[in-house]
Amino acid sequence: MQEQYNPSEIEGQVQQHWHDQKTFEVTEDPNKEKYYCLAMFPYPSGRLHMGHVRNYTIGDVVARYQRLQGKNVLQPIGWDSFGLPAENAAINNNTAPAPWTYENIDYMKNQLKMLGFGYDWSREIATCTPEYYRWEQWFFTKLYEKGLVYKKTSAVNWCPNDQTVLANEQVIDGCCWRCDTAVEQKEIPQWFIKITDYADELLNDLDTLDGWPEQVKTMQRNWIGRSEGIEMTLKVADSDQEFGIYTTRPDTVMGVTYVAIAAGHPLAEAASANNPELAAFIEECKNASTAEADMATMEKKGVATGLYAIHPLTGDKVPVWAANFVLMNYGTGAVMSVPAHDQRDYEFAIKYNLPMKAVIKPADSEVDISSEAYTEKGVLFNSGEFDGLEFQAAFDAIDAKLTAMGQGQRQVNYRLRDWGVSRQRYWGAPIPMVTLEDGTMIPTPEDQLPVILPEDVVMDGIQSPIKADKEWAKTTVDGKPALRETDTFDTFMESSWYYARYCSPHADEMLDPAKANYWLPVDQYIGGIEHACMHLLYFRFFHKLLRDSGLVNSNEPAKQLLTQGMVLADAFYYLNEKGARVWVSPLEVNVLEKDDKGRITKCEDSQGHELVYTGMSKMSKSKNNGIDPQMMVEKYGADTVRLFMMFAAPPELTLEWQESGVEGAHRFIKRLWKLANDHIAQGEAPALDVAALSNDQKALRRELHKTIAKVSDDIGRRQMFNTAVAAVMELMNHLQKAPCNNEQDSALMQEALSAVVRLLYPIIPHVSFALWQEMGNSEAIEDASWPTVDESALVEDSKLIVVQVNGKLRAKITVAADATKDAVEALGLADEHVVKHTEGKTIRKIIYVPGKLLNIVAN
RNA sequence: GCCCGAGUGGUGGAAUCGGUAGACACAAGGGAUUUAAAAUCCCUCGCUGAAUAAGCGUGCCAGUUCAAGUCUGGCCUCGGGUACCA
Repeated sequence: MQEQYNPSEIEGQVQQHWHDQKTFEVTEDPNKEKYYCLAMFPYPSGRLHMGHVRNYTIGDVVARYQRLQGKNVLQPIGWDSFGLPAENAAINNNTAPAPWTYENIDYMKNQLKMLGFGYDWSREIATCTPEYYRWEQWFFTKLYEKGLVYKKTSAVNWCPNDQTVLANEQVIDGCCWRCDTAVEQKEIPQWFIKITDYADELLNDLDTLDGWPEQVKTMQRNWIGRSEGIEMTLKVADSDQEFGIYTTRPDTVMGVTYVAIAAGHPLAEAASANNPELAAFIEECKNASTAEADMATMEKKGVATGLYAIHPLTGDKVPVWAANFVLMNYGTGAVMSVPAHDQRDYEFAIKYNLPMKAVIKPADSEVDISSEAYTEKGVLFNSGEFDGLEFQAAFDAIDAKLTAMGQGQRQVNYRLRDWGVSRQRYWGAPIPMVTLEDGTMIPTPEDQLPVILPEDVVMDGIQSPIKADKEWAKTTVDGKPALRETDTFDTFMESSWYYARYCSPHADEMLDPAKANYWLPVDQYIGGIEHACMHLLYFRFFHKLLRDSGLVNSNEPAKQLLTQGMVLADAFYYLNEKGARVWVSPLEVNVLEKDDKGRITKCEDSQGHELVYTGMSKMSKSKNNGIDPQMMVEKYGADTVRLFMMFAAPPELTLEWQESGVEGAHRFIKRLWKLANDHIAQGEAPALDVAALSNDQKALRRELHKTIAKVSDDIGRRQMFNTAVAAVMELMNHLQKAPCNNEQDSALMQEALSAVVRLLYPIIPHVSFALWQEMGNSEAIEDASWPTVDESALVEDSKLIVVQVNGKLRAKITVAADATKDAVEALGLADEHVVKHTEGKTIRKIIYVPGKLLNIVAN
């Protein structure tokens, strides 16, 4: 055994062993419990970043832990390889998206291997290959046949200068990021999948996901946004037209003083014919952003249409306004306005001098709407026959009345909207639809699938090559000419079912149901919290679609979910001669001065620019504070990088990258190596004789078994890898101080090191692999089993009791483990510090938490 | 704006079911070893305080409780999402 810890040598050898032995290639084994561990697959952006390393280290820790639990563990990896960045990179580098993507995959694959993740590489997939997306296209045509797909017009961001569609990300302050032209909204026909048909199931099944964070389930519930309300029909005064509105607050309907409709509403369009002000307003609204955040924060504006609606209950005429905060695509495109009881309506009413009518008041006081709307639920007044009713009673009574009049009905609504899957971009899976000569649209016939995306293309920087090349769309169906759809799928399509494809990655069908049902559902899914609503909802939706097509037999794709936090690093800049900030990589910073607390007060870069330290922020290109994982692996080894990642923060919190912390992790591994080396050098350890242990040896063995219990719980149940590492560090501090004077000392050390190596294996697998071998085990550590707790070693004969007086800590006493309450009380009351604080006072109460705490209440 | 989180020493964090606030590290300071340095080892380390006394202390303000970092209400700051970044 080498005396010095040499990570590069060990890691190379161990990785070669895994590769040669195909250690992580797995097949279905009905005799073993399966465990499917999946981390969200990466977009092949070029190089691995620390966020990837964190994501995949967590996955690898879980997978290796479960393997030592004796399970048949599947841990696959692949590439989410369609997407916008490839198009931008291709344009910038004068290449095509495909070669750029494949080069990145090659590079990043090596980086993943260097970090020692235990993937079954035989299952690797890339979503941009026809072998993958052909099944997505096939499935889409099946969904179409089932009536779950439809086409409708929907708005996109349109740059009139470039004549192209822009992603939200490509719109900066309302302008095109390339040419700075003001962006317009353009309505174009697009394909949608009816996710709203599954809204109720997606909502209700959240209750079955016990292994998902409450936070994510809450976000999904709010995103789906089920509401119960009433859809009313309003008649337009002096006309035979009518229109619908939906409200969740029918109790406030007597307080309606105006109605707001979308600028794009047919009534507004019609009314604008002889109303230039309204026509101008409608024109203005056409180009406003439809992003929810913009909608909610923009200035609320409106124009009276000149129309009036008849209030269905009072018969009053209320004005109809066109407003920019009502969207034609959502709901009915019209809302009732109750300024007294809705803050947005309140502000709008004040701005345009519209009347208010309060109709709800608190149960026990008057209502005050002089400064803001009263939006709580309360008791009705000013509401005629409904006066005195509370929310639910009013809801029911008003519903009954409107229903009887034929002007309303109860309705459940969802905030969730159908999934628009059309993208007007090139680097995606072509949507498998064709338009026949007579204009009808049909799915691409199965024998023409896949519709292959040509990879050898020239990007002009503006238009998709398959749109620019007019020949590409031309095809034939049943011998007659037809045109292919040139839009491609939203990339969320590929990431919605890759987890299922991994189960039978080479199947000549979408998936092999027998294999899929062996592995699915995923036991542990790991990814960023930013995916809480969109990806994770599409992922759940797709699983239900697969189930309803008979391809899988479970209801949900993943049992457990872990959402990991971001990785931050120090950021530094200096101002150049133009006053612009030049961000300097933290690796190039020399710290010149620290204050007495160790905080950076003066630093410079390698060229001598004095730098401003801005603290920690998300690793990003714009702040030049990304730390290259490969560089860190070359400097310290993969095990050190992995150990620091797991130790520095719990997985769900943000993690601050600090190189001094990395050095600390490296020191710890060196200490472990030395301790093992010293022990092995002493030769084979004798057998442990538990009965022959001294009290000190028993105490040390108790620490060992407590640590095994804690680490097992921390990794297996709590997923708090940081405290698992801390517990092993604590044990190591004891072990380093342990004597080695006799046979039992040596036997105990053997037991301890054998456990420590396995406890750390999930996190630092290379060094654990090597030490396990050095300690004389003939089997590889991957085939070893997780250490077990010897309950008898945990027994203690005395306990530490914390004694408080009035809730404040005053003493700590040691009592026999079987001491009675009375005995503990007597000892506690007799303690000199306790006496000092109870003297002259009357003892009112004594609370005893057995084996833990005594609180004496006295005054 | 709305939805969801987070906020604890100089720093990252721990405290798992309401029961010792600061485990484990990092940084800093002191010491040992060394010709010297690196490496390694030992000690100190929330604030005030001479103190091992005492008081204060988990973003802010209230509240519940014998007991609150933890529960409740109201704020503040930062982060994620907001449907075409993935």
